[in-house]
Amino acid sequence: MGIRERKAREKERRRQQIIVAAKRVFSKKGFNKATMEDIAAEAELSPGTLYLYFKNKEELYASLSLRILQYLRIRVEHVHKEAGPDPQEKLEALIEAMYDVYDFDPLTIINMFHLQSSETLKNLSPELLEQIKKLSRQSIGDMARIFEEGIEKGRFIKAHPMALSDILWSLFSGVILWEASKNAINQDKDYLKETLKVAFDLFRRGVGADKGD
Amino acid sequence: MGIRERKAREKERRRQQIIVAAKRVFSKKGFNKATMEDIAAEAELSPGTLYLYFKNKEELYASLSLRILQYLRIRVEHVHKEAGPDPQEKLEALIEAMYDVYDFDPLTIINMFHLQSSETLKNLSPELLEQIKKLSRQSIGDMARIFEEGIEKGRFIKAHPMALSDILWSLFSGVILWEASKNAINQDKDYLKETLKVAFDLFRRGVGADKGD
Amino acid sequence: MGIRERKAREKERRRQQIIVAAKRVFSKKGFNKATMEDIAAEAELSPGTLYLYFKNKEELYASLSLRILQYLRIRVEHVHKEAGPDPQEKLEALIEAMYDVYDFDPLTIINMFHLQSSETLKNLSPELLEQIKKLSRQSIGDMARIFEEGIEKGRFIKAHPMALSDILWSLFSGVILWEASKNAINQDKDYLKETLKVAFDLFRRGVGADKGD
Amino acid sequence: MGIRERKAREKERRRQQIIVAAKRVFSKKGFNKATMEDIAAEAELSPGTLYLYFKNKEELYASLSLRILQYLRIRVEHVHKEAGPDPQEKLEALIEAMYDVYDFDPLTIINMFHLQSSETLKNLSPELLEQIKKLSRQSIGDMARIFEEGIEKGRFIKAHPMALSDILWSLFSGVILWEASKNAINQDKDYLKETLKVAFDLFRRGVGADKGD
DNA sequence: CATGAATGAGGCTTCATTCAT
DNA sequence: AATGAATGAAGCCTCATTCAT
Repeated sequence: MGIRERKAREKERRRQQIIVAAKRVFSKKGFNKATMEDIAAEAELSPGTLYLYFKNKEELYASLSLRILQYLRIRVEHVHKEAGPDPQEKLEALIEAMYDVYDFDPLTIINMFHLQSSETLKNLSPELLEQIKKLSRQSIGDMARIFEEGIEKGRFIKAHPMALSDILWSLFSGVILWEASKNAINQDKDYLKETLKVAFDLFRRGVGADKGD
Repeated sequence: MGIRERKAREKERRRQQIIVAAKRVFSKKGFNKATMEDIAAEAELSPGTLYLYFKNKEELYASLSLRILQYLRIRVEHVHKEAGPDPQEKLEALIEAMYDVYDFDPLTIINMFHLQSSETLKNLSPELLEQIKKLSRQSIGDMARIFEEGIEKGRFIKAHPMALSDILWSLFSGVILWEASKNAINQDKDYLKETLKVAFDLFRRGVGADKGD
Repeated sequence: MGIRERKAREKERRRQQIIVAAKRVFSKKGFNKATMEDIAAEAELSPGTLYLYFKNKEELYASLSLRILQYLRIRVEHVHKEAGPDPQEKLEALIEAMYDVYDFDPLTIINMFHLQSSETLKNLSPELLEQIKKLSRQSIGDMARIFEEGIEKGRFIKAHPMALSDILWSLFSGVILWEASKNAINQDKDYLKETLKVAFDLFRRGVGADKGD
Repeated sequence: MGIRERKAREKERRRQQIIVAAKRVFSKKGFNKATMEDIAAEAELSPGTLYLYFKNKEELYASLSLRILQYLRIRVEHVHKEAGPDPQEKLEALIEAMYDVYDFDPLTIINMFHLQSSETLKNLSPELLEQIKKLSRQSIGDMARIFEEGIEKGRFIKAHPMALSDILWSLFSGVILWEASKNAINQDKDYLKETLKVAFDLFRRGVGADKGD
């Protein structure tokens, strides 16, 4: 009775094998210049095999983001539901979660933001697109509720909670993309972590209601 | 004796004609799905003609950003040099400039951020890349100097000025891309302007040194 | 355990199939007017398939010559090493070899001479060019050594052996091209074989040391 | 009454200017890689102008050969008609003419042989093709008549006179093409003149009737 | 399931040629 | 006569995808 499970596990392993390869290749060459053959070679599989696991190139590309969105979703939900009652603390936990999301898979997260800002999004299968939208909505939604609480408690400035979560997310993705872009051109030192820290500091200060108010 | 000038003007007009068409097509279809033939048709020219004005598809794409970067550069320089001595006022002027940059050409600015976060950047001709880098560097550099002054005068938090300008830029581009991405999927109301406003408010608050300090 | 061999054999068969088709098309239309699609159609394959076997059009063109150069190389080497000690006999064998080389593949040999006298040569991949150069050098070198022996034995005129082999080869290719060119314009009788015979007779007489000397 | 002549002379000058440019460009790049724009640039004219003087690219290419064929034709005719009665002397004069033809315009002569051995020949306008054929026929014909005389006088071997002139011509073109091809690949010393000398020596010996006969 | 050879649509680009000025 | 910008046909080649083994 373990045989079916083993099959399933092996199938999942193969999927991961492809995902890992795709991640590397897409990160190095970008969506267009990366070929399915490149990815197959990196995964030590034949091109045909990729199509047993992914409907086409775009879905494979999008699939990379899925795991990270799931991870994000779990972390954010956890912060929302389980962290203490203090909004500031929750914001800290949220920021902590974002660092972890980045460290979880730096290559993929850049891929994901590229996807976000790309025509590819428009060409996904409805199912996959729905999954992505759902996960995004949930994460952003939970983030918004955290801000909502903070606003109600007078700890955060009075702004639309959804706007705040969009802004936190935009800041996060904006900094990552901009630093990645700078690194792509110059091979300077990578200032990402430093810049992110300042960015989050700034966000914290910016979102916090003035003490005297 | 005006004949040479007229020729030059016509040549420039033709270039603009192509740029306008390219802008539309790239915005609608994205870099990959847009074909040179699409663009030629939109410009009511033959495909071959495009190559009299642009070396290839990627350079045409990148050229779109150039005008906007120049506009940005001028505006930022102006703020840096000519605005009054008050750092906060300069920041206001800077934010004002960014709104104007966006309004100057919304389609193109999204293109530009896509380009920024794209493999295409690596395939440009050295000259064009150099132009883009130079304009970016100048704008970001001037922004950094504005922050520097503010920090010296104790009006802004003590952070690396370059980091602050990177963050302002990242916030700007991050919000625009994220909202564009949301609009691409849902055809909801466009919250860009509102969100940008909150984002800049937040930035202002975040970057300002506390009154009590 | 025969499966890999069969694959290899089939792959080689496919290559030959393409070569045969290319030979026909190039001979009929010449390098420029022949299109890869023509060749694919002649080979009853799709255009893309050609590129699985040949890097590009020029390499396919050049590949045609390779087999014939190999054949030439083997024949000349054989004459050089194995034919009797008599220089005159060796020259006969050499001339015999040249006739055979021509008969081995008349279409291709004309292709080969066109290639030789063409800009195409400069655009080949270094590896292929090296192969061609090597085979040519070996054949011409062996021919030169045959002449060298004859000169040492006082049977051939005192001339630079390399010059003699260049001349024999030039005479051979010159006559073939010239006759082919005449045939291309007029559709007269084909005098190639007769002319070649006279040419070789003349060469034999010309290269032979005078009896009385 | 000189104005029309001056016009005509200027027109002819312009033609020559183009021919000179075309010669250089074709020699450097070969027929296919050379573009009309290259040639126009080399001639310091605009592309459109070329078409005022030559119907198309192929005719321009072929025109290069025309002048040299005319020169050849004149020289050969002169040898045929005016040189002394001695066949050997006439052969000398013929060989001398060939050297001169080569020196007259080395670049063009290689062009001409490329043309001879090329698909281009098949695509010329009937008129131009007819001119080329006529000039070739006349030259080769006159050469054949020289050999004929020599044979009748018992000074040359008994062979078909036309074959002999074809062979002399083939030898000449074969050596030139082969040496050019060698030079194109290696940048060795150019052995053309030395090899040609040996080739003609050999021809002389080969064609001469044995003294003892 | 895996393979990988084959497909073939379609894109980018070139360039000979034309024509309004 | 000269220009040179514009044309547009057509070629080479790539590569996502399929399918017989």
